[in-house]
Amino acid sequence: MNARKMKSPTPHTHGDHSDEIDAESIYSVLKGRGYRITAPRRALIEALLSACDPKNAKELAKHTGIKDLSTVYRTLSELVKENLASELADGGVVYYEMHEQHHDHAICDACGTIAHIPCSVTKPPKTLAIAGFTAHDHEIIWRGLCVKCV
Amino acid sequence: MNARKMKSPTPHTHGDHSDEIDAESIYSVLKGRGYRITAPRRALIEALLSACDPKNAKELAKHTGIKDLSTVYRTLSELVKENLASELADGGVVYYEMHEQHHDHAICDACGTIAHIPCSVTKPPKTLAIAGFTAHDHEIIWRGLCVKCV
DNA sequence: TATATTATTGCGAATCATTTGCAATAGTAG
DNA sequence: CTACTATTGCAAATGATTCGCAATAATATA
Repeated sequence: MNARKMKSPTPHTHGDHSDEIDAESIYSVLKGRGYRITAPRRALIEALLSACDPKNAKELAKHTGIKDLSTVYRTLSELVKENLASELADGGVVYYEMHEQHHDHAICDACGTIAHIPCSVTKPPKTLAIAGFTAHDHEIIWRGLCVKCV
Repeated sequence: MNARKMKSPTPHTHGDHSDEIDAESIYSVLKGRGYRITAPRRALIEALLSACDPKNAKELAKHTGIKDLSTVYRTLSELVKENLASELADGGVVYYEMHEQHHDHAICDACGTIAHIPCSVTKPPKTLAIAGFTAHDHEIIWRGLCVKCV
């Protein structure tokens, strides 16, 4: 079985990641979807869970000690595809983070600091449904100045 | 004068781009901030304004006929730095679009379609201020399934 | 617990994305 | 029209990401 070619069998709802999530429960989710729990996956998931900020592939490789970047990229793609992690762009670079407790981001234009903000949206607007979309997740990025750079 | 090294003299507010914006008014904003209005800049800005979806650097190069990718990247960075355009990540790739009428995005997990949704947020949550942030802009990305892929 | 099955890793190399330095060009103010 | 200098375009360097494939290791099952 090649987990990369599987479609997730279970529908994801916003509620999926509204609570605290630890590494073990992520492993069992992945296992239930046909993935094997390997050392690199453990390392990456734990690194992402313990990170206080979104990280890019290179930072994660260094932090986990995984020497092979292609493994990092492959694993990150899997996590995103399985709706366990999300990606965000800043300065032309892509960053990744796990979907722990759901939260928004605030990025400072001046110093680049990325802060986590409690989620401020409870449900999708009616305009989403009008456009024919069914949402299972969302992300909000606030851009402005942090307290040090005002 | 090197416009790339200038800091924008005017503060940006959410209201900056809540109305329709045409190419000419963008040119005058840039001019007022020390940039020269050149052929590649016109082409890129017009391409972005007329695009119905966010585009990446390669697509923009092809569509504008600009043969030099470094010019495309430089110009996109300027637009983002001047808060005239914004970037968003999908599938590990960075996409750009102008800040016209403010709107949100819905990205289909299955087919990748990016739809524009009327903006559903009017003001920053109090939690942003508590974190010490002053926001001038925001973006929301809804992830789910479009009408064709449900 | 041993074995078969096959998903995943790790590597090297290929490909694609992005940045940099610099001489030539072309906006803009005066 | 002229002088000043920001910007372009190019070539080359760098960095990011993907691919193919043999070796390895995680699971299910006996």
